[in-house]
Amino acid sequence: MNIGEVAKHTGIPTKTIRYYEEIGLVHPTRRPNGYRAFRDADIHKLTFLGRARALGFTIEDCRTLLALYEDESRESSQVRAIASDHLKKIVQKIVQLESMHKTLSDLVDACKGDHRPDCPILSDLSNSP
Amino acid sequence: MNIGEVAKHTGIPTKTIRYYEEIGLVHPTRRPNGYRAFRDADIHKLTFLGRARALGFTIEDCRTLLALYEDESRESSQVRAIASDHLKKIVQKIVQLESMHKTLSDLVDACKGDHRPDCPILSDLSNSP
DNA sequence: TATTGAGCTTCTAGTAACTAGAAGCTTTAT
DNA sequence: ATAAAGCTTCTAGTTACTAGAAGCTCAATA
Repeated sequence: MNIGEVAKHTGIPTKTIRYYEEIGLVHPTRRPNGYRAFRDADIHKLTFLGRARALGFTIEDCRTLLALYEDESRESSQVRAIASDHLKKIVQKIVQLESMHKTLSDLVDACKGDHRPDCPILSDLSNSP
Repeated sequence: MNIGEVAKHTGIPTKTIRYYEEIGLVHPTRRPNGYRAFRDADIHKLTFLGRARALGFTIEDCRTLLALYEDESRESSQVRAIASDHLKKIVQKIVQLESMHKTLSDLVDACKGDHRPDCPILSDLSNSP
C-alpha cells in the first residue's frame, strides 16, 4: 500500500505517518521508485498507534506498548502497569480541569457582560492567589 | 524590584518572566547596570498572567485580556466572551478525558495483569475504531 | 582588599508531536 | 502531450516554556 491509502485506512495523516517513520515507530520498505510500501503488519501497527494516541498515551508510551505488542512472551502485568499509570494522569487532568471550570464559570456568572467597564473577571485575575 | 524578587512575589520563574518580556507581555525598564527594574504595574500584570495561565488561558488569550485589563473604557461583555469561549473548550476537554478514562479503565479492569502474555489492552488497541 | 557566591545578563538549543510549505520527482488520466 | 494527483525530501514553524553556558555585577566575608 502507498502512504495515501494507508492514511485513509488508519485515519492518520500522511505527514504524521512519515513522522512516525522518522522517529522509528514504523519501518515501511521502499519500492524501486522510492515510494514507501506498507505491509499489513505496518498497518496494524499504525492502527494501534492511532488508538493509543487517541487515548492520550504519549509517543514514548506508544513505543513501549508497541514493543510489548510485538513481544510474544510479554507479561500482561507490564502493559497493565503502563495503562494504570496513564489512567492516573488522566484523572489528575480531569480534576485540574474541573477546578478551572468551577472558578471560571463562577467568574463568568458574576460578570454581567454589559457595555460597562466593570468586570469581575479581570478584577479577580489581578488578585493574588 | 529585581527579577528574582518578582519571581518570588508572583510565583513565576525568572526564565518565564524573561520570556514574557521577549514576547511583549511586560515591559520592565532597565537600571544603569542592565538589570531589569519591575514597577508595581509590572508586578500586577505578572500576577494577572499567572492567574490567567493557571486557568488555562492561552498566551494569546492573555494578551487580549491584558489589553482589556489596561483599557479603562473596555466593555465587560468582551471579557466575558473570551472567558465563555475558553470555558467551552475546558468542557470539551473534560468530556474527552472522561471518555478516555472510561475506555481505559474498562480495559485495565479486563486485564488480569498476571504473568501471561494474553492482554486485552493490547488486543483492543490494535482493533480499528 | 581579595575573593567567593549569588544574582543578573544574553545566547543557543531542546522539549512534544506534529504541521505547513516548497521544490521536484512519478504515475495516472485525458 | 500535458495536466493533475500523489509521492519524495527538506526546512522551518507551532506552543509555552526550560536548560545550560559564558560572562558581568553586587554583597558579604576573610
